[in-house]
This record gives sequence, structure tokens and C-alpha cells, in this order.
Amino acid sequence: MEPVTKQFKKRNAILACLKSTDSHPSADWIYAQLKNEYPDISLGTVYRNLTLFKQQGMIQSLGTVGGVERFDGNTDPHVHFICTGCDSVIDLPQMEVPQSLCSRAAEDTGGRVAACQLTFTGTCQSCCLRKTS
Amino acid sequence: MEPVTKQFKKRNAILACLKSTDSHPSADWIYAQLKNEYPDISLGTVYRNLTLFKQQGMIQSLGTVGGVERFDGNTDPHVHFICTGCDSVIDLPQMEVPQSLCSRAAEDTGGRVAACQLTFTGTCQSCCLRKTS
DNA sequence: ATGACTGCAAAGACTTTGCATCTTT
DNA sequence: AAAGATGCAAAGTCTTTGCAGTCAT
Repeated sequence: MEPVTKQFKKRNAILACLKSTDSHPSADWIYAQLKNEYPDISLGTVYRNLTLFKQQGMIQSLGTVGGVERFDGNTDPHVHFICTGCDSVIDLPQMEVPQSLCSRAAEDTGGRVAACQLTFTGTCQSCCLRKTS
Repeated sequence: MEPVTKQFKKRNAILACLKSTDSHPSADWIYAQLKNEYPDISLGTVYRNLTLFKQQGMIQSLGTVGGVERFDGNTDPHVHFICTGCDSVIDLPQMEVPQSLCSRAAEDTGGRVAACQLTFTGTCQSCCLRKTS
């Protein structure tokens, strides 16, 4: 565990912010959140630390949604639903992706499979309601 | 069917280029390919037409790989393998994603599910060999 | 002192867009 | 003429990076 000194305060805050939300935020969103508590935080620091956490496997990237990279503090494999209306990302309860599929993927490519991501896209409940109302 | 006039030549060429490869190219790759046959083609035109094709559902986007959007002329649902070593994208034979998962996704979110994408990430064969050699 | 973290601003990479031009009807 | 497609370059977004300053050991 890293000591919570002034030097690591922001780093810890960035990780804590990401871990404490299920909104799968962008770097900018995290920056905006922390700006309140740390008025002098910079976007560069957020990006630098997110890159670091990613390399260390402490967080994961969802890839880009609407042109912006989105992060997930939950590194357990799980399923995402992405709303194409509002770009929100929703976690779905763990769904079993058959292990046989991973094996076949490895066979078919002749390579090594590190991960498997199942993603649904569609229209979330709010967006559905907004359209019909 | 659109007439093949001079006006549509490039548009058609862009679509044909994408449809004729399984490399899941970026806009820039398509631009480079067509630059030979159409020396005065511009990157803006490639982007504009790809956006158009996407809206019309004639092609699909894979999302960004290594910071660059990648396109797929094959709109049938299928599975992708993305190599994190060289950013290559490989099609995998259609794998059955249990329909029950889609239903559950719709139920769990209370929204509408339009599509489901299964993506494997890992190291492709060439990259595996390169590492060990 | 040395190494680590950060703010700031500049640079970079990718994509979109405005405008003038050219083509088709 | 009017509508559509394109080249070109500028603008726009998001992300990375260089450098100087600060903090911990």
C-alpha cells in the first residue's frame, strides 16, 4: 500500500474516484469531479495516472464511446451495455461467456487469447422513454 | 443502384475498397490505397463517405483500435479478435452468442438491445512467433 | 541530492467542417 | 440554375508530452 502523503493524494483520488462510480467515466469527467476537492489538479495528471493504472491492470479501458475513451474501475470480466442515444454505459450482471468460445478463438487465430468482451448496444431505458414521450 | 458517373466514382471506390478487404482498415489506410488510382482524392472525402455509409448501415465501425477508428465492410454480425501487439483485427467464424443473453440484457437494462458484439483480445500468431523467435 | 509527482502549456494525432469548384440533371 | 460531391486547408477534440517546480527520502 502506498503511503498517503501529499505527493500521492491526487493519484489516490483519481483511482478512488474511478473505483467509486459505476458510470464508466472519461478522463475529463474524473477531472471535473476532482476539480472541486483539488482546484489545482490538471487534466494531464488525470491522463497520466489513468495510463499508469491501466498498465498496472488496476483499471480497464472500455475503448472509446462517442470519440472519448471510457474507463472502468471494475477489472472483473463483465458485460457492458452501451446506449447509442446518450453514450451511457451500464454494467450487466455477470453473464457466462462459454469457455468453449475462447478456446475456439485461440484455435482459429493460432494466437493467444487474453480477454473476451461481450458488449450490447442499444437504447437505454431513459432514452426509450424520452423518445416515446 | 447509383449510376457510376464521374461524380460517384470516388464514393464507389471507397466502398469497394472497404468491401474488398478483410483487414478492417482505418480511414487513412483506405485513403492510401485509393491514392494510387485517384491521386487527387482527399482524406476529407474518405471520412465523409465513411460517415455516410455508416449512417446508411452499409458498413460498420469496430470502434477505435490504438486510437484510430476501424471499419468493417461486413455488416453481418460476427466475432472479432484484436491483437494488442500489432492492432490487427481478425474475423472469427460466427459464434453463437446465446439468445438468452440478449434477452437478459434487455430485461436488465429495461431498454432495447440493437446489437451484440463479442470481441476477443490477445496476441495474434505472427506476434506470438515474433516474441519467441 | 535524487527520484517521483504534478501544473501548465505546447504539441500531436485523428476527425470534422467551411468554402470554392466542378459535375450531373 | 440547383443539388450534390469533392479538394483543400483550417478548425476542433481528445490525448500525450516536455519542462520547470515541488515533495519525499
